[in-house]
Amino acid sequence: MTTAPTRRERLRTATVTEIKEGARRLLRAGGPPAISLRAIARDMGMTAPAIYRYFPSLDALTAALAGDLYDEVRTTVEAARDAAGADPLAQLLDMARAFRRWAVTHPDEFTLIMGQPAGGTGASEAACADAGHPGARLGATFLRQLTVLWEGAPFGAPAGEALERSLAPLRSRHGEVPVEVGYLFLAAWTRLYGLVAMEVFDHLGWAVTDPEPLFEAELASLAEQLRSPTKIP
Amino acid sequence: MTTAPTRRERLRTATVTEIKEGARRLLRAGGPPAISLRAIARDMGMTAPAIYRYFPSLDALTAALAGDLYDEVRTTVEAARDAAGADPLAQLLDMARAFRRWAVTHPDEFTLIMGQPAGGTGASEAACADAGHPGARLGATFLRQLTVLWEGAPFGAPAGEALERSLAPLRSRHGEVPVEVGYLFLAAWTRLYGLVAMEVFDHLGWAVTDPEPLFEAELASLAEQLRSPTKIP
DNA sequence: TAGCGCAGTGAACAGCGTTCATCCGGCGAC
DNA sequence: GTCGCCGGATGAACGCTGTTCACTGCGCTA
Repeated sequence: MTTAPTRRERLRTATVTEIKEGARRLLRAGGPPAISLRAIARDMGMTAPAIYRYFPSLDALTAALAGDLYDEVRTTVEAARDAAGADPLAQLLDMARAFRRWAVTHPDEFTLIMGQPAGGTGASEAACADAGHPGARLGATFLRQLTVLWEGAPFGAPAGEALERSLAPLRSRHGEVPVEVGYLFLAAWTRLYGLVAMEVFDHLGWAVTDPEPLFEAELASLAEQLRSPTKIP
Repeated sequence: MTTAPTRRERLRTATVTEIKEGARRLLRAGGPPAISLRAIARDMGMTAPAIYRYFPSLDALTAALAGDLYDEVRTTVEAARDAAGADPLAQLLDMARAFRRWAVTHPDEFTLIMGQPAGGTGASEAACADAGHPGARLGATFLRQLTVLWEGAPFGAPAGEALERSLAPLRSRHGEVPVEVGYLFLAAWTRLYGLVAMEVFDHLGWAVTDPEPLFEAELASLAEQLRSPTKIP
């Protein structure tokens, strides 16, 4: 069992959350580059070096914030799944809708976690490698739903030895995922990501008044693909 | 006719390109945040304020660089189209392959133009609005190819009055594009973007050893969709 | 040849992340 | 009860950033 936190520990975690709240306020106000240690400290009535008692660097702070945001969007997605009926496909579609809704209502937060890796140092690859990372947990939620769907009504996927071999990391890391599930997870996930990212990043405004019909059409196309047991050659 | 450029003008354009070359060198070395006026000026043996004679701000400089990069990737894509055979579908697939190849071999450049909008000020929406922008020209190249393909062998697209209405900006801006072409352009473009962006941003390394088989499988799926004249309900 | 305009400079301002020496206050040990 | 330690917090400093401003030259043109 965990012993009761001491007074010091309580104060410490309170300060940590206050720092992250300040960071998020700045994020919402001016996007990822607006997050600055000095501004956070100013809002808290502290000085910037004090934050180094809690985070080793600004990058570490934003990484921690990104972790919280991953958890938040995952919780939202899981709530949508639980609120949907018993049909796994309907659940999956509502999960996708919840993901888009969160992204559209939290554009800056989405940009922070789903935009290019912050430092450009390949940190995200290493971060997603271990299953404990919040980002990996979000992906696993979708992957699990797709697995459930496949077990109920198997769908096809393109054959190909090269494809099958390249999927090895995904399949081994999440406990013997079938090839069809692995492929369709990545296909659906990249498709969802592209659609939502282009909407949030304003790369769609020139073509479309409201992206929602396009999103729903894509969702219908995806559902069609998941319903058909035909193997795509 | 245009008169011959004076000596001043020649020097000026030479300096402008030298500045942009320096910016691109920094971009390749450390990603978008590594671009700094002072570093560029240092490399050129100048002082930072001198650059303000050529660009009103750092944002304007990066925007100009982004324009060049858009032109570069568009030229690459067009070259791939011209190098492919006469089959419009084969041409389109090779265009997509060329796009991915450019992105993978120029990750920092791709990040600059396709990542989140630079200033977060919705600049990209306004930029893509007019057809003269390099980014819009890149999109138009793909849109044109899809139009050619459709005129040769019409493909279906999901019906829906809401979808049709939301596509109005795209269809009016590019001269009476059919609804099917408009929808499938956006569907294919967001799909291609999502796949390539996730690869470049290192969001795929945990799942796949080599993203190319996945890319080829997605390309085959897209080709299948473009070949079938069936209307998706 | 005189003057206008443009390229370029150096200093300065405000802000940033980060490091360092220093100080204070609460907690545990003797 | 007092001492010492350790964690929280500070202010100063370094080096970097974008940007502005007054100022100096040089080249072209009239």
